[in-house]
Amino acid sequence: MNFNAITIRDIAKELNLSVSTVSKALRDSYEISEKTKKLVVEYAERNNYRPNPIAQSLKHGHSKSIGIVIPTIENQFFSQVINGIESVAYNSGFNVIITQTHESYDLEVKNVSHLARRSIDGLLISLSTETKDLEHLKKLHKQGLPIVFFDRVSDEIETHKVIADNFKGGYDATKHLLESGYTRIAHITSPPNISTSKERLAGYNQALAEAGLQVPEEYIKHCLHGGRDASEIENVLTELLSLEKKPDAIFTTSDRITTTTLFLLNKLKIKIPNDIALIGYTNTTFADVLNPPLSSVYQPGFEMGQKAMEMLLNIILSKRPVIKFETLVLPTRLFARSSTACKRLV
Amino acid sequence: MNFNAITIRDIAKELNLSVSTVSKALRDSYEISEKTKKLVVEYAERNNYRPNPIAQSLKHGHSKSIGIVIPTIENQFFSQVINGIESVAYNSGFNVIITQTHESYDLEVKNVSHLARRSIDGLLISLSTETKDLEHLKKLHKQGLPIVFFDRVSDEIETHKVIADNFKGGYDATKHLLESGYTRIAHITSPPNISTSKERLAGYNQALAEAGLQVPEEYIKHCLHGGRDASEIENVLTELLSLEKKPDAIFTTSDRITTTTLFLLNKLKIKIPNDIALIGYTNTTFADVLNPPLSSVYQPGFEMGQKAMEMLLNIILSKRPVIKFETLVLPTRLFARSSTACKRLV
DNA sequence: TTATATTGTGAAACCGCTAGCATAATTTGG
DNA sequence: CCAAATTATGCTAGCGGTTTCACAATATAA
Repeated sequence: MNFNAITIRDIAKELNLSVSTVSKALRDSYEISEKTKKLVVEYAERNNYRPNPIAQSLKHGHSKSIGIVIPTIENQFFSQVINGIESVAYNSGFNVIITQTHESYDLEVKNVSHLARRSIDGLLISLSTETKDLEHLKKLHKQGLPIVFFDRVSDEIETHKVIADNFKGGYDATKHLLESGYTRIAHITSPPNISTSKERLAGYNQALAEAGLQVPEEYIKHCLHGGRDASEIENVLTELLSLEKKPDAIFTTSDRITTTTLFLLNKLKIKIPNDIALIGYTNTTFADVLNPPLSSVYQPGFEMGQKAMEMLLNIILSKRPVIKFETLVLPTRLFARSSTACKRLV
Repeated sequence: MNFNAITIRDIAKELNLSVSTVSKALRDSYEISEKTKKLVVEYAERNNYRPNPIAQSLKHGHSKSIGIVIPTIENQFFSQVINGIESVAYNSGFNVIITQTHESYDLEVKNVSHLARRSIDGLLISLSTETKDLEHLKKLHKQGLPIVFFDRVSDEIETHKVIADNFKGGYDATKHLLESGYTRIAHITSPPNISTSKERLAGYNQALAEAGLQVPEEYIKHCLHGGRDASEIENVLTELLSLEKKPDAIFTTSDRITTTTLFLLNKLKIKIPNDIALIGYTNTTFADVLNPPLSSVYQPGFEMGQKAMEMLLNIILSKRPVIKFETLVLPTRLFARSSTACKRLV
């Protein structure tokens, strides 16, 4: 790794000093004379000496790196979150190790344990759709690993959390459809065990209830893997379309589900919004150039990443154990585009 | 970091053995009796002992982690590359540290030096658009850091490289436009210093030459930051559109440039392909649902990542210095969609 | 029974860096 | 001019593993 890199010993030998003197000189200790410091520092610079971080980590017991566990990097929302995390981590001298679960519980467990073994100083995680059991995290949390949840959180572990206002997101999207004249509103979402689905569903229900509407149960569809495979979505969509009382609008959650639904509707030559209106969660920058331009709920991914990292730093850097935890809720934004244009009354 | 984790010493004390015996038992050394091994291993498992990787790294001089430097994670192509890298790295027990340059030379230098200090065992890099000077990499390479380039490579450093067939990609796209009846084909691309631009441009030129066509110089536009800011693209597009002899087709490179161009053309209410046809490099899964469905050159991102990582492992794991290097060229795929439908003869 | 081979265990050095403390060198005060 | 105080430097232990080598214990052969 460090390829014949120069060590503190080399410097000591070369300059006829002891290792400790060199070390202290490099760290600008008050114990060392200015003259010696200058000598050492200049020699070090000339030979571009770099302290071995591994040795440093071993010495003072932290690695200056944090782990990130997310479903997948390919999702624009999550890559924006990562950008946010990175921007803060970078400024604080922290390294970031990213791992993906691809929505698999097993992979999540593996990644988490892998990271823990890599001696990370803290963990930032958004749960996979499959995750129901939190033991793998609880154990580490008990052992003292600082953890911050973002987006897909759990209340089984008490720590800082950052989420978007999922209830309001679901409520706003549904209300927007209602206001545009749609009443038979279906909902395609991720499994009910993950926090975001639950909250968005609650918002959806609330909006319907306020409008005095009740939709059949078959209107609510969960994709077990959050739409990881297109077939998941194809199946639920087929079900929806073969209902006696076909929905006139669909509200989808998550980038994957949203764009795949759009794709499938197009493929089936179903006109949007004339046959079926569509609004969905997405953070893609393409929403405007889709066919048709897609109404969407946008989540502040970058900010979420920043906040999560700040909270994690707060725990890591705290001298005494943190016992008061906070759940930060970030606002979402609704963009109305033509995929939910007002219903044409026939 | 390792939070009161159990060490080999704890086990030794508890079992009345020496540290070395425990260590050897855990590593299944032939020197240790089966009885003792069993005792130690079981105790370790019961108390879920995990060797401290930092200590291990310090000991045998490698960190089992590799660094990745890419322009940006948000680009679908690069996130697919990462997935490919990860899939191979994971199976070989390697960790992956991802950093982004956001197309900035300064950030690239910083990230590379940061990674080098983190004692990575190898580096996978795709250069930023701004990078012209390779000193930061040459130095490390000379010091013995295994490096593999992918996508945006340089021939100033002799090592393994993986690229897509950029010449053919550019050639095919241009030829496709020609065959669809377009003749005034403009080209919006990244700065001429990066390898991919050069090669795609060469392919474009070749196709035009073969057709006996010559386009004005003003048809070729370089975005200094690869379209990092929409304004870059807006500017060159305005220039193209205000030309006396307006182009009837545009061939774009890179996800960012392609989708932004599409967005801007839509915004300007320029009909695609009637007013101007568009074909571009992109790895987005949305190409089909864009407005209009977008003809594109697709690059095998995942495979590129896999191959790059395999090559890196090849260098890292090699007992003797590697001196024969290879440049692997992966084929691209052209998808013809309606954005390049045959020109209607007026 | 004694010498020799075999096997299991432990002491200690080491990876590179840090930090407390001892010691040497220098300055200051009486 | 010597003792005390100050300042600069070096010794050493330790972070948590791994590994070489010495040694003790046991088995085998003569």
